[in-house]
Amino acid sequence: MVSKAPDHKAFPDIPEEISGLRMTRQRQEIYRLLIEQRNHPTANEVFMRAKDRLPNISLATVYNCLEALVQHGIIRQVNFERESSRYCPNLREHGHFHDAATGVIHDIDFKPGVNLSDVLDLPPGAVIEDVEITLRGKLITP
Amino acid sequence: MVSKAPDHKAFPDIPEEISGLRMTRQRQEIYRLLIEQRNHPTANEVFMRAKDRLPNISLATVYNCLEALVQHGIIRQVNFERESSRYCPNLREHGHFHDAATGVIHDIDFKPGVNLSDVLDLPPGAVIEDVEITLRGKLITP
DNA sequence: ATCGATAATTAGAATAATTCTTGATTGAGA
DNA sequence: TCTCAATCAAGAATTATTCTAATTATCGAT
Repeated sequence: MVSKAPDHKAFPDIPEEISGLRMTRQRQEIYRLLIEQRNHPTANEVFMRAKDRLPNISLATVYNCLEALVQHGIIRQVNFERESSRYCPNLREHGHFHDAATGVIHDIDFKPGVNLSDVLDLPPGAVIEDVEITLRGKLITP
Repeated sequence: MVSKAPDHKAFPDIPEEISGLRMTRQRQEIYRLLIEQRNHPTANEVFMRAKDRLPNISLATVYNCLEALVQHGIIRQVNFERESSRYCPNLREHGHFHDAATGVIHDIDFKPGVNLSDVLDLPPGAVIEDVEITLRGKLITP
């Protein structure tokens, strides 16, 4: 046999290995679940959802998997104030808007062509490695 | 007596009462200490500094005071990832740059005339009540 | 396929920041 | 001065997260 590609895969859209991370069953499920329902769940919410398909998964594993996915740049960790961390598979550079009335979190894109240094008075020599923009407010429906 | 102003005050720059908050000895000290040394201390760091002048102060009181000051808009609470909250008496709208190499936190002002909605693709009807911008990176000295 | 090494998972204990509880103290106004 | 509500202090409780140790799964080489 020359080809090593499997005939079928449990999750065709998720590569076996992403960015050097071994995609175990647990990591796959967690990643898939984040992709399918993009509502920025906490680790505990991920844990509860994951149990549908992996009844024996532990919360520690959920934390481990989420951390591994974050470390490898596959998902992002999002923090609001001191609340539990939330997780987000959207890798575009974006911010978050937290609707205080509903609790819903919206991804906020940057307008095209915007450069941080046009907007912020950065100290000379600053090399930005990570940007976090979070807004809190409400959505008025007219 | 017509005037109720005292002859002298322990801390002339700090009013007896700010924004409806009674400025007790503990709150005064904590506020003063934040003003004097603007390096974004954690509650515990505030606690340790506060003990110089108030040897009997408790950590719970530090948390209470910080919360009271935050609630009344006298200081701001700043969060980096999941680290301990830090506190900042700078009330200008500003962001923070966290120098990963030194741990130092710099206040970052917005360039004049910048409007959030020029930069971010906000959902229609969004009313922003609070903005948090935190950058992580390093400062290159040429 | 099997073996051995390595990495991942699990369950539960441990940690750390923060909040809560309770009782004592203080201070402003009557 | 007296009263009442606000504040403070000490320690217990809570909660999200991390750590530990033992078990299990996976990969590459035989």
